[in-house]
Amino acid sequence: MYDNFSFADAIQLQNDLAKHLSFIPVNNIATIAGADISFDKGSTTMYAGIVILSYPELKLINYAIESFETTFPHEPGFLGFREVPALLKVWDLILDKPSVVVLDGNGILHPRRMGVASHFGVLANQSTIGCAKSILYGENHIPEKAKYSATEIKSNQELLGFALRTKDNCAPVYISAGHLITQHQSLDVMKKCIGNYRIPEPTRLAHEIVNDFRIGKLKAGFHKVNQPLTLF
DNA sequence: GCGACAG
DNA sequence: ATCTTGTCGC
Repeated sequence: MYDNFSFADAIQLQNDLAKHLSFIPVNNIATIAGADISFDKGSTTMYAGIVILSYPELKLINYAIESFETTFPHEPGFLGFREVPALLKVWDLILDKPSVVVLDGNGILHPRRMGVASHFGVLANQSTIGCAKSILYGENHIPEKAKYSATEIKSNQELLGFALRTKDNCAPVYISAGHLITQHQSLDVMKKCIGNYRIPEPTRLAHEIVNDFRIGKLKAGFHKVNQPLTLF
């Protein structure tokens, strides 16, 4: 899909897509999804997955997994070009779309406001939140050591996201709105997605499932979970 | 020019 | 991202 894009092309597309961003509240959140990618080191095969949890109970309801070939290189600031095509393929397998999707990476906490969560959100016309494990952009502020403490991350005067402590004395995660949600609602929702691990449940479970898919423990397709489990 | 740099 | 053993700290 983006295989023949130059970085100049990519920058132009990001700027164009950013014009479509909208930050409005999500009304009734009944389900929340987590999306992630797994792959072997030098391979072009991406193993993509999306898990859907009930909200706010956070019980796994179902998930979809698919593989996809991508040659776009890994480059900070262009994650969407590697991951979004694969995720869109998985997205098609899901008929009952979730209220919001959490992506492993940034939303508008990005130099051109077009992190992977915003990129996916605009193309899928879907509410999304970015949840990154490390900082890419913006003035970093360190939150208090206690779980749930958060600090704003700004660039000039603009609020781009938050550093959120999801566990006492653990490195924070970085939350930002992707699309069709507000910054503060993104933070609020992610606080409610914290289980007993540093990584919030949606993304944590997605990571677990795409990894099992990559090693052949799970098969491609849409899967319903019969006994909804709370895995934390 | 130099260093940083989501997954 | 993935590969991997021990080790430090709450």
